Amino acid sequence: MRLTTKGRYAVTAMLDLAFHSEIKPVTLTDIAARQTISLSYLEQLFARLRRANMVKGIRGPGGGYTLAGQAHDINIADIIAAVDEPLEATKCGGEANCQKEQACLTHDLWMGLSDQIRDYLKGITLAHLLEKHHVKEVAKRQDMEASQVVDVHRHTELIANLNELL
Amino acid sequence: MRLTTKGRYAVTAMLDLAFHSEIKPVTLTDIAARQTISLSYLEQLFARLRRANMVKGIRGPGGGYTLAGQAHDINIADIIAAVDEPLEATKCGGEANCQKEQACLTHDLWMGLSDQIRDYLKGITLAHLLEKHHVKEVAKRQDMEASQVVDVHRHTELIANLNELL
DNA sequence: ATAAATGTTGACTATTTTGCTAGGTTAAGT
DNA sequence: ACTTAACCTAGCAAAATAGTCAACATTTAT
Repeated sequence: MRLTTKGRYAVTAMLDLAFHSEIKPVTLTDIAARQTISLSYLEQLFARLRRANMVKGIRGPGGGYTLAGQAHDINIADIIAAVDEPLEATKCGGEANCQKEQACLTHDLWMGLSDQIRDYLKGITLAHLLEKHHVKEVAKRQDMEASQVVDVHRHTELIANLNELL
Repeated sequence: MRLTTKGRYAVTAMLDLAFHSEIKPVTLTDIAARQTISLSYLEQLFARLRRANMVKGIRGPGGGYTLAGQAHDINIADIIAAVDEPLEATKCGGEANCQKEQACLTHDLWMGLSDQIRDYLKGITLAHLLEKHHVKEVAKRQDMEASQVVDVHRHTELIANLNELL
């Protein structure tokens, strides 16, 4: 699981889409304007997202994009995986003929970390983020200090996983 | 918190160092050979790690690198942060004059995710990983005692053990 | 003192990724 | 027909990534 600006753009755009596409399709031009991402870069990202069956494109006037499924069925890990290059497979592929014992072991350890992060992001959906979004909007409207409603539950879950690991 | 191959290289190298530098300093040449990373690239990474005060360089014959502190004091998040470029600050900086409401909100959401991942990695130290390393080594030794035949089956068994640990 | 081993630095190259521009074609609504 | 917007292709500049090479500084063994 890689975490780069590209993934962030994709998540941001999907979030924008989830937020605005309930009534009618949203054009990439709109998203580009709102999120300050170039139209053509968005087109690239959405080409991948469409191929990954995460969004639906509707042509013609009044067209645009909508989510392919429900917001609570679309998780962050999948969005990032859709736009990222497929990461290099294991060098030794877990084969028995691997000579680099140390390399393989440390590699496995890293993959373990990576998997944990992916599982974590798999548990967070667009719906979750929209919820936070909503809470924050309300909080802002009420001129309240931005409350840290950040998924405390998930966080403690992570810590629990960690403790198990140790 | 960015997650790229660069960070993985750094963590891998630090893990190798933690594992081999208890008796005497470890040369980058050794790490390069064991972990299949180019020597000069390692030099770049270790220059940053040294500036971040995570490793100590010892010159002259018999020299090399050792950890600057204890393995249980060095966490994964810090290693990655040491070699990564400082990620771009918030575009609007949370200022009141920000016009792009949506952009800022989604940005905050992403930063929230990023922070959670960083906190997670901050909780994992080299010592933690070494422990797992050790467990696996032991498992392997026991495996070899049980049978001289090293085949793919046994290897996958080892992987299964690791997954259990995770 | 000398030489070997090793760290340190800087400049340099190649490749990949990133983000974007420009130009089209195709499908659908008016 | 005309417009709108998805969809596609090619290319490009900047940055990050990964690695190379050469020169130099420092420490220690001989």
